Amino acid sequence: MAAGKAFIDDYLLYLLARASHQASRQFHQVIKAQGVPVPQWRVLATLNDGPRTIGDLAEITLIQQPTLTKLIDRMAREGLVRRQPHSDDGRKVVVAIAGRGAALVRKLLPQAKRHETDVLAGYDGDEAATLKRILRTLIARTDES
Amino acid sequence: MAAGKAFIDDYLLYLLARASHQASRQFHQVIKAQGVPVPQWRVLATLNDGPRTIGDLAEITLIQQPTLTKLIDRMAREGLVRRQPHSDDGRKVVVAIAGRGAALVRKLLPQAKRHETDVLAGYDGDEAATLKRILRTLIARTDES
DNA sequence: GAAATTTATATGAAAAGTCATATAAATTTC
DNA sequence: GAAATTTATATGACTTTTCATATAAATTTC
Repeated sequence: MAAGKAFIDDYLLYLLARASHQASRQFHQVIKAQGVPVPQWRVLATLNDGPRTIGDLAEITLIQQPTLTKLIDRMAREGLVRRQPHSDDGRKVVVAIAGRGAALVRKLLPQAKRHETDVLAGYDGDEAATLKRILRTLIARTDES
Repeated sequence: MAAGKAFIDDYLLYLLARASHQASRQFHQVIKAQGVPVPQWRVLATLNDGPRTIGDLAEITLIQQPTLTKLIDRMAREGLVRRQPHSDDGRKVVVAIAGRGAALVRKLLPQAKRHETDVLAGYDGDEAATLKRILRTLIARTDES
């Protein structure tokens, strides 16, 4: 039972989940205090770089497709995003950021960048770069596309 | 809009979330195929190292307390865990792994270890250790206890 | 040591997420 | 080029999560 350390203390998946969770916590509190749920922030931050189909958006935001469809319903109702028909594939639905959404991102993006700077402040530049590099490698290697 | 790369592609919080998500995906599919939801796996893996109070368990598993209370309700009904009174604090509730839960962990833990080995296979030992070390640093630094 | 405050867990109503599958448009097969 | 298959999104029933707060036990304050 207590022979050595607990399993999870050295378990990569747990370290990743915990690091992700804790690193995000403060910023998530900040945006929630401004009335923005985390999944909505993810959608807005993604769409700020351009419109996306529902499928691509789901893949990028790590949200399941039916969940995202319903999230987009709500966000569209609030004027944060809008749905557009896809030019040459009638099955696809393109989601674009809308007025209120763009305004929100303009407000939140600088806060996100500031928060990231704070989180990375403790590392020297090398270590921050190493972390990002290894994470990218891991992402590429575990990609299933 | 498309000046340089998309914001999220270099955003630490996104890299962490995505790395965590993707690294876990395969294993999560494996346990779900065996009828075990991810939060239940987390609870079981944690309790395998010993009983915990609801509060500690919530903190460790990254699950919110009311969510965990209800999860423990269900798991207790299924004979996976059991609630015990705390010896010297009447407010606390201690959760311990129960028969069916222990059996499940015995089955899943080796699968988790094997999966971790697979995920880390691409790295040389140094890089794997570096990743874990940096993640631990990040966790320690963003801890709010 | 009683009252006030804090801490730990539970609860209920509302919101969000999930799973299987429906719908409908594209693509492939023959 | 019609039928069969695949792909993209939506939907509905169900489950889980969330938020605010209730309950109850401990601790602190005076």
